[in-house]
Amino acid sequence: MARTARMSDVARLAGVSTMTVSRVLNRSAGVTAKLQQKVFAAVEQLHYQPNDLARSLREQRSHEIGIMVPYLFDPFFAICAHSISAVAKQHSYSVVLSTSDEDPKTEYEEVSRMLRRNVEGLIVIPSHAQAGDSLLLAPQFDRMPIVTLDRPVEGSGFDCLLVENEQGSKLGTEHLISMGHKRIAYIGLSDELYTMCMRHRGYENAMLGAGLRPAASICTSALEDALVKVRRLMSLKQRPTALFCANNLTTRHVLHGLQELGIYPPETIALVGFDDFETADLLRPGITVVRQPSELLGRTAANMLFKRMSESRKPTAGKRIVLPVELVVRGSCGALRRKPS
Amino acid sequence: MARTARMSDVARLAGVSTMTVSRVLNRSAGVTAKLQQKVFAAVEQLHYQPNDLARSLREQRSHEIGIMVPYLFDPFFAICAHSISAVAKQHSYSVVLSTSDEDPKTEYEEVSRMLRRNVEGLIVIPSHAQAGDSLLLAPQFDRMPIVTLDRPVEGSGFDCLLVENEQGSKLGTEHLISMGHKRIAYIGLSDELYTMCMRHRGYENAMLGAGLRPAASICTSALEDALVKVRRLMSLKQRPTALFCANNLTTRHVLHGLQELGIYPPETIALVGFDDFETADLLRPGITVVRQPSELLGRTAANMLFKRMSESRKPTAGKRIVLPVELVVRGSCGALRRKPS
DNA sequence: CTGTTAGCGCCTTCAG
DNA sequence: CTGAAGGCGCTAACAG
Repeated sequence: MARTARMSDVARLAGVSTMTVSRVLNRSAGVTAKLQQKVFAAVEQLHYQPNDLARSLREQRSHEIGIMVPYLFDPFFAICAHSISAVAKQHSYSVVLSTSDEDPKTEYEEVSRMLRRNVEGLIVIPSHAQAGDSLLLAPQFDRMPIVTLDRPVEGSGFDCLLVENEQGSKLGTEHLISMGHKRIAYIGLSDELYTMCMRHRGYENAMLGAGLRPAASICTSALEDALVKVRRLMSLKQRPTALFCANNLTTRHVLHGLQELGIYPPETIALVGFDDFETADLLRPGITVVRQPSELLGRTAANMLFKRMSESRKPTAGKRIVLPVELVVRGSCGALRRKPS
Repeated sequence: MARTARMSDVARLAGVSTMTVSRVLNRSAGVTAKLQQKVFAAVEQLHYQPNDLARSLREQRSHEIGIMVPYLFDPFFAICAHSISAVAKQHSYSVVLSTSDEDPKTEYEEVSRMLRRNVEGLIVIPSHAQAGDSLLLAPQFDRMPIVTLDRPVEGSGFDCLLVENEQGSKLGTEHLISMGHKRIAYIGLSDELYTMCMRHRGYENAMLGAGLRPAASICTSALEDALVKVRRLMSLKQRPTALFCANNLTTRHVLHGLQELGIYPPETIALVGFDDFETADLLRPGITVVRQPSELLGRTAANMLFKRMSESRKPTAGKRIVLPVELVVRGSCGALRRKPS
C-alpha cells in the first residue's frame, strides 16, 4: 500500500495481462464477461485510477486546452473563462488556466508552459502588444490551434473573436448626441489596448460625423487617476454635458469620481458606458451601457477552438468573427427622464 | 518538419547524446561550454521545447495543482481563483481549473479527472453535501494534499480554510439591533450550504441573545424567487424594519426586489449584507456589508497547499484555519443618516 | 479472444 | 565529463 496502484497491479491481481485490463477500461470490444468481471473487481479492490499522463504520452493527445486571461477578477474575463470551461467539460477536456496580468512576458512564459504540457489548443485574451510585436508570433506557436478572444494578435494566423467595438462605441456616443449633447467627453484606458483604440475611434467618428469636437481623457487603471481626470473635467469652464466611458472599470471609477463631487448622472452630466456589469441596473439611476455578450463570447471561442482542433491541420489564414453589441438604455443617459405614465 | 522536435533530434543535430542535451537543459553541472553551445544552437534551430508530459511521467511530478470552484462568474470565487493562480505562478506550477456548478457529481468527476492527471495538490470549494456524504470522501482522495476553501468537507482529513461566518453574521445583525431595530428578517439561500447554515445561525443567536424573534426567508438562487419573498415580506402587517442578506447574490436580488417597490434602504427598511461586492459603495446609499477577505483567502489556501505538498506526507488530521471578517458601515443600515458636519 | 513486444519522450543509474 | 541502458505507465500493432 506504499503507492498508488498501476495497471500491472490490477493485471496481476486479476490474473490477466495489462492489455486485457487496458481493453476492459477502454471498453474495447472483445473481452469475455468473466474476465471483465475479474478486472473490475481488481480495479475496485485496488482503487485503481488510470494514469492519464502516461496515456497522454502514449496517445499523443493530452485532452487539455489552455486558457490565458489578463485577470480573473474582471467580471468580463471571468465570465468568458467560465463559459469556455463549460464547453471544455462537455468535450471531456481539462482546462489549464493562467493569468497574464496584462504583461506580455508573463503571457509568453505561461503560454509556453502550456505548450510544453502539450495542450491541444489555446484560447488567449492577448495582452497589450504593438502591432507585429506580440511574443505569440514566435514560431513554436505556429502549429498550435489558437483562438484569440476580445483582441487580435496582428500579423498572426490565429482565429479571432471580437465584438463590434468601434460600432458599439459609435452607437453609444450617437445616442448621447441624439439627446442634444454637444460636449461629450470620452474616458478610457490607454489606446495601446486594441479594444480601447477601437472604442476611442468609434467615439471620434460619431463626434466628427455630427460636427462636434472630440475630447478624450486617457486614464491608467488606477482609481486615483480617474478621480483626478474627472475632477479636472468637471471644473472646466466649458465642462462636458455628457461622458462616454470605454469599459466597465472606467465606468465604475468615473462614477466614484462623480460621487465624490455629489454628481449622479444624468443630473448635471449624462453618462454611457461600454460593457455591462452586475449592478448597473441597481444604481440610481441605472447606467446606460453598450453590452457585450460575454457568455456567448466564451462559448463561441471554445467552439471555434474545438472545431479547429478537429480539423486536418490546414491553418491557412485565421478566421475573424465579430459579435454584435447592444445598447441597453437605463437612466444615466437621461433618456428616461420623462417617464411615460 | 512534419512534427515537433524531440530531444533526440536536438542530440543528433548537436552531435551528442540525449543525456547531454538533458543535462544542458536542466542546468546540471558538468558539461563543457563547447557542447553547451552546440546544444543551445540545435535547440534554437529546431525550436525545441521539452515535453513536460514525458518529464512528469518520468519524474513522477506533474508540477500542476487543481482548482475546483462552483462558478467563475461569482466574483467571490473568481477572486479566490485569481489569487490561487498567482501563487501557483510564483511556484512555477500550472493550474488546472474546473467548475462544479454546485453539483456534487460533476465535482467528483472533475476532481477525479484531475487526480488521474496526477495533479500534486488540490484546492476545492466543495459543493453542497450532507455531513459525511461528500463524494470527496472516496478513498482515492486520501493520499492527495487537499485544501478546502470557504466550506469544509465534514469527516475528511483535508486542510480547511474558512471565514468567521457565524461571528460575522452575528456582528452584522447586532449592528442592526444596536440601531434600535426589533423586527429584522434574514434572507439567504438553502441552509444545506455550509456558509448559509453558519450565517443563519449567527443571525439567530444575535436575535435570541437580544430577546428578539428570528424570521428567516430561504430563497433559491433564482432572482424571481427572491423577488417573491421580498414582496411578501414587505406586505406583512408587521413588516420587518431591517433585513440581513446572507451573501452577495442574495443582497443584489433583494435590492432588485426593493427597487421594484420603490424602496431604497435605509428608507423604509435598513439592510446589511454578508460579502462585499464591487459597486456596494456606488449604490445610493452604499450597502453596509460584512466583508470577507477574498483575495487573502485564495492566497492563504494556496500557501497552505504548497506547504502541505512540501511535507513528508503525514496527513494526520487536517488543519482548520478561520479568517476574520469585518463590518463595513455604509449607508444602507441607517447608521450614517445623521452626518456629523 | 488474449498476450507479447515495442515505444511515446524524458531522466536516473551506472559505465566508461 | 559523457554515453548506454532501462523504465516511468500506458496502448498500438502484431502474434498466437
